Amino acid sequence: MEIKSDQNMEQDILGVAERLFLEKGFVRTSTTEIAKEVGCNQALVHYYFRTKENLFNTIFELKFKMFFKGLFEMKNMGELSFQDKLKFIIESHFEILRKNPKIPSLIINELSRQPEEIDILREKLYRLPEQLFAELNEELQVEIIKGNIRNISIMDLVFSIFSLNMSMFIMMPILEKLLPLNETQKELMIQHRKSENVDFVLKSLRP
Amino acid sequence: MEIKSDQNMEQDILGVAERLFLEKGFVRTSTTEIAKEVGCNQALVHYYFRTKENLFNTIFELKFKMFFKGLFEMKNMGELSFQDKLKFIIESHFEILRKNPKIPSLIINELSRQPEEIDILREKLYRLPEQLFAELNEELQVEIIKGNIRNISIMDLVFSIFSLNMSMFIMMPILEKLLPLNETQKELMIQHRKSENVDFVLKSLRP
DNA sequence: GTTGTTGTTAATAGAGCTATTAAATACAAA
DNA sequence: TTTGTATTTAATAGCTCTATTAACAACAAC
Repeated sequence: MEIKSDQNMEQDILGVAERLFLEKGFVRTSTTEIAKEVGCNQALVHYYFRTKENLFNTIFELKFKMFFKGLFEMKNMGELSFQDKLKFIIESHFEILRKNPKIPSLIINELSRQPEEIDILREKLYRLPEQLFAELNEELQVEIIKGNIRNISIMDLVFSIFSLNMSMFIMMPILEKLLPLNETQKELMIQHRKSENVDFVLKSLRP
Repeated sequence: MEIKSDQNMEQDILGVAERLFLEKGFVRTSTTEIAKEVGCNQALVHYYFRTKENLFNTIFELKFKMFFKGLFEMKNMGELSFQDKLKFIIESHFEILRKNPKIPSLIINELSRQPEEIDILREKLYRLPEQLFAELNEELQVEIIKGNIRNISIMDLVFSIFSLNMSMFIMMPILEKLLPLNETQKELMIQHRKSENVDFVLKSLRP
């Protein structure tokens, strides 16, 4: 039961819905349950969002954009060496996942239920990464020619980074149940894997 | 609509249920739908398995055991160098995932709904990997001391391999929709990532 | 105070799902 | 052929969920 924040019921519904959708997915979350946790009538959920699908999509698109925006938004790293830039990118990516650990599962699970959403995704994913990757790729090619980095395609590099980082958070819920971890242990483990991933990638790129 | 294989209705139900559960998960698959696809009365599903939960668990445990058995079952690799063994392990793991591409998602998604199943998982995962990892770890330590491999813990190594391989298949459904791939392209991509993963890991392990 | 708008609720229609039951059918054994 | 058991079906109880509707409350504007 949420503490009614008294300000804006619509926002409260969005907040509770987000939490529940992330926790249990679309099908296993009912508007009845959302209303109960918000502390309002179930019809109110439909008053503001008409359908459950609408409510979900509102949240999904919001989270989705936020997630990918963070993912591909590069702060200025002009001064850094290529290795340090990579380190920075891997760590940033890792941190975005840490802040949104449930988003990847949400996307993986719910996208199959949402064929229309694919178009939004496609649009987002075509433009953003292309420009980032183009920039990164140029530098990568330079480093390869200079002999500082072994030959690897930008796509393989990015895919591997993404894989290593994402898996950590996809598997975390299982790990937590499997070998009960307290918060400190969990934190340590995450911290460790973060640096391990940086290490793993950079070591692999040596010529 | 399945072609009634006429032999064993129970097996038919299991087969269809497996396909649907893997495709859409527990909640979004109904016994009504299973029956319709099998071509039998819905009550028959309950006659054989009493509850949908029962049916699901039967399949889940079967798939689960099969999956992890394959994962940790090492053929004799006595002759091979450590590098070749690793290559073999990574490729075997990759192939098991290729044959069961939906199992990881199933486990990730449905385990949260099934707290009791955790115990089975824990039991399975405590014993099997320990002995495999022990063996592998010994060899790893030898190689590290010999200076053939950089210092890395067996857990980090295994986790990284698992991450790289699993991500491929978790992300495949999205990739397929995102950039429509025909079968050949998909096959090429998978094949490429398989060798890339081997490469990525082995390169990273250099001292 | 009346009116109009917005927010909120109770009630409920309508649909789908799981599980059960009682009856029908198939079929092997006696 | 009869009998008993296993398989299969139709029907339905009971539940939960989504979405709608009509009524009610709050409150600002006039």
